[in-house]
Amino acid sequence: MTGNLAVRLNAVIVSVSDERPRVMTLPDARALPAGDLETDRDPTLELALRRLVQEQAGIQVGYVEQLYTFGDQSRSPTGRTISIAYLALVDAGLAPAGGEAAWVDCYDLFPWEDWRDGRPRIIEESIVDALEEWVGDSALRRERVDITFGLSGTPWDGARVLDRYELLYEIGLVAEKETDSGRPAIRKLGEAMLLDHRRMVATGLARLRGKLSYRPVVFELLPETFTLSQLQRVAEALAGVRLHKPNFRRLVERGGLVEGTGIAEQRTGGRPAELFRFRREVLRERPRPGLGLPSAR
Amino acid sequence: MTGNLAVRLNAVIVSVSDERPRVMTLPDARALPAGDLETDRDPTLELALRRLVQEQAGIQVGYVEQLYTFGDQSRSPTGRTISIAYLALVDAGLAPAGGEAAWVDCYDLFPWEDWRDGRPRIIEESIVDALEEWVGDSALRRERVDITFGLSGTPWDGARVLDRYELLYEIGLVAEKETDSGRPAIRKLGEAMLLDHRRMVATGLARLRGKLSYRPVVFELLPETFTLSQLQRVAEALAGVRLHKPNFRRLVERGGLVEGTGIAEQRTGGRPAELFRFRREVLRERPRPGLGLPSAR
DNA sequence: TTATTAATACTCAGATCGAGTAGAACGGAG
DNA sequence: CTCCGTTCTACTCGATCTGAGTATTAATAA
Repeated sequence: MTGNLAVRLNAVIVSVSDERPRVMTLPDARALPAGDLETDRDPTLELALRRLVQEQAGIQVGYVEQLYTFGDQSRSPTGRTISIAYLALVDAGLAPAGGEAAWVDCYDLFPWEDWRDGRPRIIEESIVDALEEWVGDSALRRERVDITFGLSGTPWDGARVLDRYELLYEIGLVAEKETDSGRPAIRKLGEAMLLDHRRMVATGLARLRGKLSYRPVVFELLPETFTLSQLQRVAEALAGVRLHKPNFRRLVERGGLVEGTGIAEQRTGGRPAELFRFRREVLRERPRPGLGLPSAR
Repeated sequence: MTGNLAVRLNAVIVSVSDERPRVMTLPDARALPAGDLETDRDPTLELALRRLVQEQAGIQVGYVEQLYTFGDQSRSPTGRTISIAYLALVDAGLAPAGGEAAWVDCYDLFPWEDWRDGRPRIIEESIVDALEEWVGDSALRRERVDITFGLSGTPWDGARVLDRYELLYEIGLVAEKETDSGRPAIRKLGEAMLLDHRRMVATGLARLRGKLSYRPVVFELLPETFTLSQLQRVAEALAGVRLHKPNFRRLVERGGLVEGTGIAEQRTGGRPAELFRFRREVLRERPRPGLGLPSAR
């Protein structure tokens, strides 16, 4: 058998609110917005994605980028499907959390990814031992585990969100493994999702964290104007790491990523902050403008 | 109409020889290795790609990564097809240039991308004027042109290979435009390829240039051991830029990317060079090891 | 021997980065 | 009205990194 297959589109729609990255799901909180590519209505894949998001989530997305195409046999029980996943970013203010959709906290899906209050407990409590057991005497596995989870002195790489999810899946620490393989999972870390939707979210978060440092994507998640603290909190939420405030200011101001508006934001407690806006001209000045994040401790 | 479509796989197989990045094509030098996904034989997309490359090009590829999925209506005249493009890297020494396949110089496809001997003539001679005319009074077009082609003082960004090809396509400076739209292209810069295969190569080269600075991908294109000059020449060929030799040495040696073997390579002319090998341990030591190229950080 | 060529080694100033400290402007409590 | 906690904002300083240039070494060719 060859050739004709069902082609689906999936949307990983991300926003940040209350200092948490969130992904949009259907009301059940388990499935991403998804739909079939309609050959006669959708001239391009991206337009198909936008239509689908409009229909299912009722929102108009701005930034859209193709993430990855999934097509492994194992991922779907009922016949083979090709799923093209897209990443979309929306400002939390614009996004309706109505009955049509729900927002799921990404760190409920991947509790081991949020290092803002130090190394997440769950790693020591529920992950390390299982990883060590899986490693055994294999040098190959040792290297893989060290690199993906930052063990044995290897630094933690925030961008390896996908690698970590896939490793946990392989070892059987996430619930989806059980569904897919039939065999029971050892543990069920994080909230599970339908099919390989959690894998898609992991792919999206990984892409986002990677791009943060060389493309001004954060601004897609913020309103027109914002304070530098707001900007920093959104960046921290995505990166899952705390940043040094004065240095962050220096980076974005002197780096020409933002410009002050002169208007002050009246805040709760403390000195009023100036409102800034994204400085589009930076795209012309520097080849890869972004928030060159530090390597997390 | 919805759902079932033809799904194809395309391979962008890259190697570097004679200081030129090359891409493997079928003997006609116009088409990439491609084939249908065979649902019952290929458990994963990546395995399908490997099988296909084995069958059509007769080589076993090492490094493989998914590039992009193309599915626009316009790209195929005969019914809609989804094409999943993969990037593969092979050491030039291993790759057979037999009758089954040909190697095409990437800079024959994209002559404006090779800045090793300064700014390519073709830009001033055949591109700038057409770009300017297209810009007209549009500020939006002005910005896009400046960023993609490094005009008006904006620095050239080597990684924007795809953006440049797509802009040239839009304006009608490449031959494929004519084929696709029916209307004649203004110019036909670079060697054309079948369908959107040149776009796929552009995607691959862009990805490769991007990754060069934070992943040790160069070593996939080199033999086990190599001199630092060889390494530098391969890096330069891919990046399309000349690098400062002493600084390059410092980067890779002190950065821990390579280790000396103690063996000296007898060369033609000049002092013998030491042979080095890739130092795998660097993956554990630093989060994003690569050749931090100039203006890309 | 000497010139040529390419590999390797060193130097130095400016930019950047991580970390820390100090002052400024608000609201609220006493 | 003053003090205090809070948050925004402004400097400082040393270590490291980067870009660029220069010098030395070890081979071959004339």
